[in-house]
Amino acid sequence: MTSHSHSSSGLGLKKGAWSAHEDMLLKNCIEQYGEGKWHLIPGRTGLNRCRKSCRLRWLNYLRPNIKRGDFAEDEVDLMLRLHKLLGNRWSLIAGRIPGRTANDVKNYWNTHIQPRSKQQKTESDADELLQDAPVTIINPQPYTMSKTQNLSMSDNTQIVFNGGGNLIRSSNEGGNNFNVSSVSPNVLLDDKINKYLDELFDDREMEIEGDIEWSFGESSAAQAEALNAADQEEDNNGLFDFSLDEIMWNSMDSQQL
DNA sequence: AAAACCTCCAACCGCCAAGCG
DNA sequence: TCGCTTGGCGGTTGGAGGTTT
Repeated sequence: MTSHSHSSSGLGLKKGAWSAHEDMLLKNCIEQYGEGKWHLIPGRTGLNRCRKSCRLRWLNYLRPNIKRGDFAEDEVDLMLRLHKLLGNRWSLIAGRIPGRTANDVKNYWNTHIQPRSKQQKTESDADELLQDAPVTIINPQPYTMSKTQNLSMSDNTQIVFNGGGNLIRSSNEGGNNFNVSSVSPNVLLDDKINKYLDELFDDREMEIEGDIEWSFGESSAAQAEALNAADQEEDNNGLFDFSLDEIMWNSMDSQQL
């Protein structure tokens, strides 16, 4: 153990499972003072716990509206899609699955999804999982949409990040414009991602269900140009016909399961 | 019945970034 | 600019409970 400020080792602070009494003290404190100011919690409650332990207990267990029990089919489906988009960014993923915490999502992924994909990979060089549902983890790295980009999305939309960091899009039927030409490395901006995901998964989730695929591959500039040209012929009444000006994507490393 | 093994999840660890003086 | 504190995150682990032998 290092001398990190949050460390409880060597300070006589309690570790391990929380008792019902401790839960009650923490809950009462947060109901009275609100979330945040975690460093004040031990003093206010008398709990012999470090601030981080208090925060974690609240966020993962005591917070209202936390859903417990098995993940429903639609939750797993949503998790898979979000993981394709965001990679192991559990807090972002959890933020899109009501009632689930980042820890829940991470645990579920590590105990259910990941072993399955590993097993399938072992059993078949062709990796059947990837064929059935193209799994591409887009690990966020800084990317920035250009100022002129306009993103909208239709059914049967395929979004492709090429090896050079360019984001292009293909659509095989009439839909909505998605004139994304390029992205370039820049700054993390999660709230922009959340804004996009709000549109993507909340407002029109039914339209996307089963139709959107994320893939990663090499795409030439010509291909991107062709796709953009095709977009010009499509109408503009997009499901996601909002500007993504200034949207900055986190890193987009590609990593297959 | 009990030992061995397995599963899963709550909690911890270590790191990072933001804020502040 | 620097160092410290704090909040937050993802990775990892310990152990309780369930299952198998």
